[in-house]
Amino acid sequence: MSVPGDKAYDPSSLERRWQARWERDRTNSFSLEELRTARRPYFNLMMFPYPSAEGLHVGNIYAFTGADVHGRFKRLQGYDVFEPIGFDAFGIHSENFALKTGKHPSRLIPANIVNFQRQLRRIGGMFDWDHTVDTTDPEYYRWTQWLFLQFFRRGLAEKKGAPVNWCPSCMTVLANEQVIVGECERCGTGVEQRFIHQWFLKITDYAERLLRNLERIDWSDSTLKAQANWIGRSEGAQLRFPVYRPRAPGLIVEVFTTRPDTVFGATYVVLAPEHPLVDDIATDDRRAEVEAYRERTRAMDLVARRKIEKDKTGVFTGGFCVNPATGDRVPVWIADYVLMGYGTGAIMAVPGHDERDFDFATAHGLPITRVVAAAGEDADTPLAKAYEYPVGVLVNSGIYDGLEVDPGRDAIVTDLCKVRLARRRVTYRLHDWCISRQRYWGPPIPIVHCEECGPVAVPEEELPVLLPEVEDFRPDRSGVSPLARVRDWYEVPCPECDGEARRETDVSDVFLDSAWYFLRYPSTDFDDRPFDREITRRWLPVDMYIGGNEHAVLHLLYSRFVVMALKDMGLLDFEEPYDRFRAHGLIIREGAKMSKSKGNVIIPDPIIERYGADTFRLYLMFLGPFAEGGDYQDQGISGPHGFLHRLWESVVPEEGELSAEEADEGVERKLHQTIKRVTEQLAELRYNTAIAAMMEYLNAVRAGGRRPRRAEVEPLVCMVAPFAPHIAEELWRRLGHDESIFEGANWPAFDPARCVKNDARIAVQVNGRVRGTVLAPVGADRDEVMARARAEANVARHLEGTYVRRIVHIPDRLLNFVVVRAAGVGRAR
RNA sequence: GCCGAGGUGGCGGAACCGGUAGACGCGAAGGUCUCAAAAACCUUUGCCCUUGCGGGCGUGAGGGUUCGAGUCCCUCCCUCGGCACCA
Repeated sequence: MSVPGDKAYDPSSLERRWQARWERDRTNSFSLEELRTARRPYFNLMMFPYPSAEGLHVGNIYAFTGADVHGRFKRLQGYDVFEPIGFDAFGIHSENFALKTGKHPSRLIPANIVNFQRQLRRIGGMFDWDHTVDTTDPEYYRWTQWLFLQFFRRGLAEKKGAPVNWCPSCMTVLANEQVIVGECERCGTGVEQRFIHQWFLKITDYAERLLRNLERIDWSDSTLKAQANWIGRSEGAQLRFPVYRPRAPGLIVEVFTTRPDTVFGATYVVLAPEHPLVDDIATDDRRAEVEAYRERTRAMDLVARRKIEKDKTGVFTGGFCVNPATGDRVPVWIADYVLMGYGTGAIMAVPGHDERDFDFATAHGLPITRVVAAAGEDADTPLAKAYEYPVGVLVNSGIYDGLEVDPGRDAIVTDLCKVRLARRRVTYRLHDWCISRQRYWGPPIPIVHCEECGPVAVPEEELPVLLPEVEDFRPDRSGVSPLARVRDWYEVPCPECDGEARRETDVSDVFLDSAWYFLRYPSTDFDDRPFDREITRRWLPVDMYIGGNEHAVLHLLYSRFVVMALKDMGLLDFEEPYDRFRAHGLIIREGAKMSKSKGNVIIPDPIIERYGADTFRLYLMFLGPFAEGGDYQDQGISGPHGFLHRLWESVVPEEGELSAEEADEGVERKLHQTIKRVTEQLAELRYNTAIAAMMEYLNAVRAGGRRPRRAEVEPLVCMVAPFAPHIAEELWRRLGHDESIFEGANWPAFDPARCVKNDARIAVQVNGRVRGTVLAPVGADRDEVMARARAEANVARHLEGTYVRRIVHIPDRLLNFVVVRAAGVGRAR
């Protein structure tokens, strides 16, 4: 492969050559046999991209390169690294683009994928192209449908009517997670509320486990926190407020509260406008007003409703409840600040100790009672605002007066439990996962609706339910999927009674596609099962997962849920899909966010063209800590580029041959230090400092124009290989190796004994200020260092005329004389 | 408002467990080579005072602990990301 006499570094031809060779030799591909027998399997996963028409952007490349560096590092350490990639090609994103350009997604996507594959090959990723996944391929989505059926069979999928987020622009339902501050995540349009029958997966059944397991998985801290927040566990009590109606008793309003200790301060009750008891509680004279308010709320989109700053509106229903603690009659209101989707959809309002209730009470002239007094306050201290801290003693609380908040809460709940007016309860913010989409570009949900039998699963042997090719795939306002217009597709006999029936015409959420794709990768050789038991046992859970924190809650939570459920079904042997997850940072450019509108987006192809993929990869990893991202400065790329040139020139000298002499002693020490640093830092994904260490080392090797020796540069070639695999292969070859550098654990070892220097440069301080440095043998004791320090002219100067009170000695690092002026000693005494 | 990350030279960023702040790179200045330029290579480069030796100041602001603080503690300001009427 090497061309004798060809001594110039020419990245573009060299990279093309090695990419072709990896392909030819199947360097990065596993055969089925290899997957079955790999000795040190390491599943290196990265989040698969959505294949857009624009092609790979720098963000993709940054993430993939960081993940690939990790994979190649592990491989050089001798692991059998499986590094697959695929395409998350279903979903609204593709569909909207198709609608805009008038091209059918089924024609658009394959072209995009071809382009992505070309680009992904070009950046030199270690991808196994024999085990790739395309979520729009019927051979893939038949198993997505199969997955849904497993949930359906076990009662973990159900269709229920629910108020949902409706995006009037995308004309579809959105999951709560896809609504950002009341707006559609994708198009920014204000989201409305609609009541539609939808398929839900019961992720809330797993809330507690999803939360608890967070403690035992090795993930980025920020991601763990985001998940915990999203699940949003709160402990509290459900209290019963009987409706006050002497003539017809029996109705009860259940409220959820985290502060049952404040129940004596509950001066009114608020129901969500959609609450089912509103009709029963409202009195005839108030009914018109109540109805008007409910109507208004219903019409209002969630944007307006979710705005916190707005004034708290609401109306009195005319009805009353009995406060179970005080026995007082309290008025029942409805207000849109109480949400039907959380807790019981009803609250006891404690205006003295809840800011929202306080605002509402103030606006509507409702009584405010203090029931907790902080230090220095008593039962009558006026409340200028709600006192929300759960600290203090109970007041105005009958027999509980004087108890601290925590024991008070316990006592109150215990007593109310005895009379069945309370029970302890844990509530989660997490909602069930709505997977129905009234769109075209997704896998049809494999259900047939039969008048007689209800919803019936499509038999597994009939999967996939193919998405029909239809030209008119636009969604419409009706809230019904485009597939509902394709009569000869949806009209089918019932699989159970053979009677007239109709296919489910909704398709499933993209997040269902990506909730299990990692299970498929190692098993793509099988078309009769989604994932092979034996192979799955060998390769999963995923050893390392690298991706963006934008998926910290959605994708990562859903895939955890899916795996947990599959484990319970006996289909998997583990319940957490990813042993380690690391979130990468974002790339900005010259201090500003990149965006198409600003026109400051980095286009990778021309950069790769000019400098080569190796330089581009190295530079991206050099920008900053991988977990935090970095600032892409156009000029900066010349640094890493120059480094690779110097590396090349060091291994392939322009004149003469590489010296075979033993490594210089000083350089060798530096080499061992460098191997140590780079090895440790790569393990922690601290790529930027690892690269800096290698640069520093190469500078030392070439210092003063000295000629590098083979033993000095060969290990460096191996260390550079994860970042710049092509040049590393070429240099490895030129160093006389026949096999790929990635075959056979070539990561260099370091000898700790050879990392240490003979002498240490020790800082000498006088009163904490550095006045000089001295050289002393490593491990030299205090007296020896002190003697050398005193011999140092500038140190001696600063010690002159002083009295040494104390000496601080940190071996091999520092010596500090703590002194006072001699003249001052006497005075101080 | 809550949660998370962060604030260090002209710029991107280093700094183990509290121990010489500014590694590495960009940019800039000077030089070598060249007819010239590019590339490459060498030197300098936190700020201020000083011919030099050297000295002073310096990690968002203010206080504290310590022989010694970018690092620990308290108060505050700002930036970025996420969540947000969640009872």
